[in-house]
Amino acid sequence: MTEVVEIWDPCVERLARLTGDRCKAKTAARKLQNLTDKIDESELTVEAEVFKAMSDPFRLAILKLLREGELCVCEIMTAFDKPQSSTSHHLSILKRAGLVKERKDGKWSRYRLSEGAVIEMMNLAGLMTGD
Amino acid sequence: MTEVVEIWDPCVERLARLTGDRCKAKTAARKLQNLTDKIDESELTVEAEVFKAMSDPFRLAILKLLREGELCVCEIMTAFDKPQSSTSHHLSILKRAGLVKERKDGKWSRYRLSEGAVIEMMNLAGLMTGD
DNA sequence: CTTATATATCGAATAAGCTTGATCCGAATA
DNA sequence: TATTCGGATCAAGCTTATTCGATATATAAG
Repeated sequence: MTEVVEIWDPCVERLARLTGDRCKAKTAARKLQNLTDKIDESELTVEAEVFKAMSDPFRLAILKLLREGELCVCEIMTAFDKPQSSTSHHLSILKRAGLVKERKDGKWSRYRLSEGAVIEMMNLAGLMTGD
Repeated sequence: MTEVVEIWDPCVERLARLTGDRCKAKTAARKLQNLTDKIDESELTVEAEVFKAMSDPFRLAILKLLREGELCVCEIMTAFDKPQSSTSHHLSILKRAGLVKERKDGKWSRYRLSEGAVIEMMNLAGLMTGD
């Protein structure tokens, strides 16, 4: 009896114990495998960076402030009464994530939202609370 | 000389030095003040929690996996080959943020996306990269 | 009632993030 | 060229997150 091991990963072992049925387990495992294979690793990283940039209350406030138009670092730090280094740092994070765009204007750096999608995402996040 | 101080906050001082014109500075400051006043602090906190929950690659992967339907902790940890404690912990974070819902079923805890908006947010985040 | 299994929670170690003063850079101005 | 001012970067201290083994809880099965 040369028990043919068709088990292609530990996943099936686990699911087999779950369902008690090795055949069903294989099907379930294959389905899970298909789903996880569809998840692109680099896409995951990029999207996580976007969400991380939006996960800080101060940065979120900056984005909301920029809904009305372009502002320089000086105005933003003044509006929120925050140190310049802190404001600049958070703006660089937002910029790196692609959420804001920078425009140099003499000695000023003026920032604006890069996409309307940013506002849309904030609106959607607000919907998540009540449910 | 009882110099009437109409300056209602340090904001104007700063903007006055920026523009050189105290009158314009007051207007600008008032405008900024109006904008910042519109930003609700508690709304900010809630939205930040949602984004923070979505800012981890593993949690994002879980959300993507759940697009296809309900899964138990055991299946999720198996799909990604992650420890049970870690998987359970991340699911609790997603649940607390309102992104997933839990359904107890015997000794299983089955999780599903709570809103279609979750998928929409991930799609929007993906758009942010190229621009 | 004991055992096995699915999940949740705890705890300690490690890593990452935030804050802010200090410093550096670059553009405008005298 | 020296100075000033907006902004970026650095560095230290502090807080928070992530990870994962160990333990607790709870449900089901024997």
